[in-house]
Amino acid sequence: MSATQEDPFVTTLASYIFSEARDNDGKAPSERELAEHFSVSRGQIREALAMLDAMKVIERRAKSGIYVVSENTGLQTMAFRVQAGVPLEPTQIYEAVEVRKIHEIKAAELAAIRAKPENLENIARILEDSEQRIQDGEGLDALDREFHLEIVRATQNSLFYNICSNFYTLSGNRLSVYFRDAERNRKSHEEHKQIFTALKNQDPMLASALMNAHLGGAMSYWTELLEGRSGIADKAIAGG
Amino acid sequence: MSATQEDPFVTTLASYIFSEARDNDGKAPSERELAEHFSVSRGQIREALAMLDAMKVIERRAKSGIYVVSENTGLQTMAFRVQAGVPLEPTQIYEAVEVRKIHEIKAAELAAIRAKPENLENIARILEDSEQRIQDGEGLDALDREFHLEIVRATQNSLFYNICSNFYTLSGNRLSVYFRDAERNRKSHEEHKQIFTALKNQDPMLASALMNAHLGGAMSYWTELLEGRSGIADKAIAGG
DNA sequence: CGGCGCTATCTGGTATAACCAGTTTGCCAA
DNA sequence: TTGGCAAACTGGTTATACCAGATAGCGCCG
Repeated sequence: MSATQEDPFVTTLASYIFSEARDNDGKAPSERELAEHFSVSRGQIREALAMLDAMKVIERRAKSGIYVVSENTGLQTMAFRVQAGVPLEPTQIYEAVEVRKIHEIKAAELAAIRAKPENLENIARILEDSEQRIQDGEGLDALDREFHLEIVRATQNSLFYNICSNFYTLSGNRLSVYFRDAERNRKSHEEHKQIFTALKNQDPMLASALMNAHLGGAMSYWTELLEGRSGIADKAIAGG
Repeated sequence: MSATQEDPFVTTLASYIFSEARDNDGKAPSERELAEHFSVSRGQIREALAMLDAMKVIERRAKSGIYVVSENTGLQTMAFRVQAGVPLEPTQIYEAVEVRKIHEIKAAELAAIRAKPENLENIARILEDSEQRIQDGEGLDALDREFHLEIVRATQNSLFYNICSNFYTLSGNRLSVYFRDAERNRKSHEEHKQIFTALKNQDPMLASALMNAHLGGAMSYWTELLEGRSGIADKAIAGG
């Protein structure tokens, strides 16, 4: 989802549709109502709805109405929902964290084998920047994102990178409830440095193990939160 | 991509745009030309283009024109391109195979822990059906797809499932160049049965190892094909 | 009073026509 | 050959109108 990041209207429309549909059986206002509400032509509404349709965010039933899709139809849709202000279910977050963990543990392993000098340079620079900001935490979220994504980029698999980058739309909004105080920031930073060392030493097993530990906190957080629920929470994934 | 699977026009339009743009600097015909060519109103064209835009298949530059996006912007876009008849680059296929492998090796591990009786029943049924069709190979592709997806479903992670299912749009078109003759079909089937046994025995390490071996063929095929090229081909992923 | 059926209304789907303002193209003059 | 201007073109947007299926409300009938 990204045509949307550049097209704020689609996000705005989705946000409005979600809020209206919530109290109306999942049914959105009609195209004509939406057009009037946003003071645009019906054509513009239909175009935006077509995008939301393509993203599987809504469903249009001929001559009946517009309905929001409730299923978890994929990463991009999920990222879009978050962007539009739709709260995620704990289970959805848990699933996303698990998938992210699967990806990044493997990414660390591959990066240790394939990272190019420029990748390592980028990571080194990110770590230096982070060092300066541990105390106040200003901009640390963005740097954390950069650190993790640069590792994925180092796998030299552009498809893999594109898939993984989708997670950070979520991450910036709902998944980063950790690393709040300076102490946690420091701990996270130390782990980042260890991972970086493993990458430099071209040690795939160590890199993936360290990444596994690094991401473990998020996982156990949700495991605790969902404990007792039916589902997957009580059977967290083993180390990567 | 799936709004598209139900909306053949968008696929048709994309296919036409790709073919026209190929010899024109990546630039598609104008909206008015497209409307005339397909004998529909400009509004319909614009709606379809909005979808393709949302899927990052095309890019619309105001007052300039419509251009096809060439980057590998994600699984869904890739699946859509294949559907629209755009040939993939060997590197793109290799990347997709690698990502698929990453996913499914982990899926096998998780499935061994979390599979429900119904999942195992489904897999057993799929294997029975496959047994009947090894000789002629009729419908074996679909059953292979079902087998692999049921394992992902058994992880009880719906997001994971949705991500993985995107691969099979590709798989059915370009990635299944193996398993041609009865001998290969038999070998694949035997491997499937071994994986199933590991799942039944709740042995995550064995299940993932077997899946790794099972998917290894595809990987080495592309490794050979891309040998010597710059990139990732010479550094295939280690076992899962 | 309750259930059935028809009709008026609403909804998405589609087409036509027009205007706007940047972009692009191509011609003409210097 | 080159510079600049004007015409043609392009996507962006609006307004209006009609279609046919879905829907809901009302009235009739049992």
